[in-house]
Amino acid sequence: MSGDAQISRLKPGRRTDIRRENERAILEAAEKVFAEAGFGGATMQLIADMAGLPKANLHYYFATKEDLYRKVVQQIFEIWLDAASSFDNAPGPVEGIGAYIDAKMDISRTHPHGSKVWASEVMHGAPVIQDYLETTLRDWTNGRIAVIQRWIDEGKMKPINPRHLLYLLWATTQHYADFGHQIQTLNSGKPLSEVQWKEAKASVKDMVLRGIGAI
Amino acid sequence: MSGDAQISRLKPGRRTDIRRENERAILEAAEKVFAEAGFGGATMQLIADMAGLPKANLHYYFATKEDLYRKVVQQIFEIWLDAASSFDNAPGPVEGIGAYIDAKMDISRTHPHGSKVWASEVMHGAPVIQDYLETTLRDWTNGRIAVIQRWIDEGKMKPINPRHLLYLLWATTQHYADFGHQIQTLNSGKPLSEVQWKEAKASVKDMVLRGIGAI
DNA sequence: TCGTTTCCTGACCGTATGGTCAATGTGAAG
DNA sequence: CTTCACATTGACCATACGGTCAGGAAACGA
Repeated sequence: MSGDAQISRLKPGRRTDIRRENERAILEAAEKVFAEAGFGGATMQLIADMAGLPKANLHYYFATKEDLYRKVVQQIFEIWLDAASSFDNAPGPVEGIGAYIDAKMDISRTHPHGSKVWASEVMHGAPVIQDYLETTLRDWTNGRIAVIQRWIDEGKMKPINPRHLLYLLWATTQHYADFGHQIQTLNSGKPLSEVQWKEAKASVKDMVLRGIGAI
Repeated sequence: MSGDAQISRLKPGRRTDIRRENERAILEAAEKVFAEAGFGGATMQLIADMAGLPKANLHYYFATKEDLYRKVVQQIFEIWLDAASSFDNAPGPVEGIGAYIDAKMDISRTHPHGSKVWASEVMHGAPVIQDYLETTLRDWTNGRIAVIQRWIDEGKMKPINPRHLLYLLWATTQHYADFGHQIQTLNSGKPLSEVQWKEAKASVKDMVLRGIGAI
């Protein structure tokens, strides 16, 4: 703790580091525990153990269990919104929807816990993120519906109902995260391999793009 | 032996009626509460209130909370298995998969709670029904894969991966139950109308059947 | 070195929950 | 009417959980 202290404005201060690192560890543990046990089944003690901190420390960084849960849900929502940009600036459905499927399938693979927490939240009536559904999600949805409708008008795909296409996309891509355990069980108990994930993505893209008459 | 004859009288008997009716009421209430709050968030008191019975009465019919939960999950699984018969004896994918989509969409509408309980159970790693996944569901799945493969071999549909087609079917149809709240929010807060349900079923069938090259 | 802020944590508390039980009710068979 | 298995339920218990807090440690700037 001697020499390089003075170099420093670039270095983000020890204090900040500690806070950031602990919050990160807690959120990561919380995401997993909430996903595996649900909000009601999750306990602060379990999250604390998984994060390697005493329970009282969790309440130092997050006032209540609900507070912590809210942060976890928001995190996932933002990840999905980012991925959604795949949709924009695409010349047509093959590129736009194809990229969207790729992005969401990747998230299902890299953030399965987050997807489950979101699913659980919505299934329970979205007590925490109802406002997000009514504002951000609704706006985003309407925007994409407009894009899809334009593609239809331009003859780049068949005239399907854009809303139900979006539901089909959400359902199918998130299924690989939310029902990952079932899929693994039906795969001889082993997680999908690299090759199997590629096959999954290709299959979904093929069925969907053909289904809307884009290929 | 004479005892047996007495016990199993053909006449329904008041006693049996009471038991059957109470178990039914409890299971119905439990399905709703488990769906809305999750296993951990559900309380025996809440289920009891909703069933119109004192809490101690629940424990008279179902030894533990897990016991009650297990029954609820099994019930749903059986409903789905019944619906799955739509698949059989169909001359081709248009009839077979079309009927299967119809059946599963209907269940999503009539049994949304059950679907959510199942989803929740699987998301939490299927602690209660793992054996069902490994036996009944696996067998059923393999059977349908064989049927689909036959259709492919007969040139009645494109050579897609049957497994991923099944996942897409499950995901999409159950989405209308599991994410019903989200769908309702995106529908101006109102549940799908009769007409909208028809539109949903038609859209899904159209996209899927076209996606597999069956129409 | 000192003072201040931030961070840490064992011990504790009130409450809610799953489950138990003994006392009581009830309907039908004999 | 009596009997007896089945059904009902208020009261109770042990536990586990979310949350609190006081006192102390560590990290800084001056």
